[in-house]
Amino acid sequence: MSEAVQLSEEQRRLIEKMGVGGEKNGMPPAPARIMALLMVSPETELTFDQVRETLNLSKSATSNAINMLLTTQKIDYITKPGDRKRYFKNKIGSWKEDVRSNFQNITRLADLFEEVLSLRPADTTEFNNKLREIIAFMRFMEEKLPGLYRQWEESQG
Amino acid sequence: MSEAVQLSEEQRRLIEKMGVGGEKNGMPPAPARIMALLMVSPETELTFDQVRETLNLSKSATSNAINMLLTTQKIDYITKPGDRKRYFKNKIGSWKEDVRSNFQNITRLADLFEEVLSLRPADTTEFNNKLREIIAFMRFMEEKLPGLYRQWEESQG
DNA sequence: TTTTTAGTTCTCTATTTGCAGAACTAAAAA
DNA sequence: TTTTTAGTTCTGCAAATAGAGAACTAAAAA
Repeated sequence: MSEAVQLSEEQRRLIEKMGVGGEKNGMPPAPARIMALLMVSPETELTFDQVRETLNLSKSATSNAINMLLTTQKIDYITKPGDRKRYFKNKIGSWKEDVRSNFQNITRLADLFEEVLSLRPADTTEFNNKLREIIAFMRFMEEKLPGLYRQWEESQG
Repeated sequence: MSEAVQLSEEQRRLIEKMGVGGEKNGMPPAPARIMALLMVSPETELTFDQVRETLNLSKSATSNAINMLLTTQKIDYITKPGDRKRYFKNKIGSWKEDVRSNFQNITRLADLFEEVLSLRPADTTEFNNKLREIIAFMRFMEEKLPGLYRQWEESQG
């Protein structure tokens, strides 16, 4: 019998939409849809077969996708006493981490740009100055963000 | 005769490194390397053939990559009187835009999450509350960033 | 002990991507 | 007018991606 989760048309559309969003962030289709399913599904903890049948994936696709989401810490699972199945769930908390680590990318980019600057001839003044300005802007953002985070944590008291 | 730009080993390595960085942000290899070349090259304005020969690309790859960078506003070109060639240059200013539009992604994600929340049953309280908290965090960042930008512009006089 | 469960791993295929090379084009130069 | 320049577009291939389906496995249940 079918293990598939019952979903409305609207819920299915939203899963697709989030799936596409995930793909745009470099996630392969199947993992992206599983992530989305684990957000949208009324039941928040789903078994392998529930995931598989709801999304019409093959066992291999399901297995590979779930394992990739587990190793990249995007999902997690729980077990229930006397039940061999794993119940997979979205690590929603990881989204806040994602936002922060997304901000962290600025640092990496600024570092790269400084490397570029160090290898540039001094005589392309205009270009170099624009480059310096952008680096300064990135460093500024980098410096101010921790303060914002703190402000948020405090407002949550 | 060769039009290739002379580059040190170090400069070539940096171009590859930036190229890989670009690929990780969803840019195809050739455009990513052209972007990088136009940052690292001592000459900041390069012709079609200089790009082509420096990066060992085919004409078609060069043409397609350049046009995609032009339409996505990542590069720009100038011309010189009595010279039919176009001289392509990195729109370095666009990097600041990139940083900002990167922040803008939060908004899109928050919107999506609100859509999710609206379709969720009320009884998964813990999940819904975590979701609400993340949305609130994103909205908070969204709200505070413009102030930071203003602060930066002001500090630049 | 055999069977079922909850997956994993292997093989194969369809699709997509990224590029090369060649043919082509429109404007300028000779 | 013919040739050159500065590309563009078309054809085709090679590699990478993504997933189906079947064979396999280890632990638990019967």
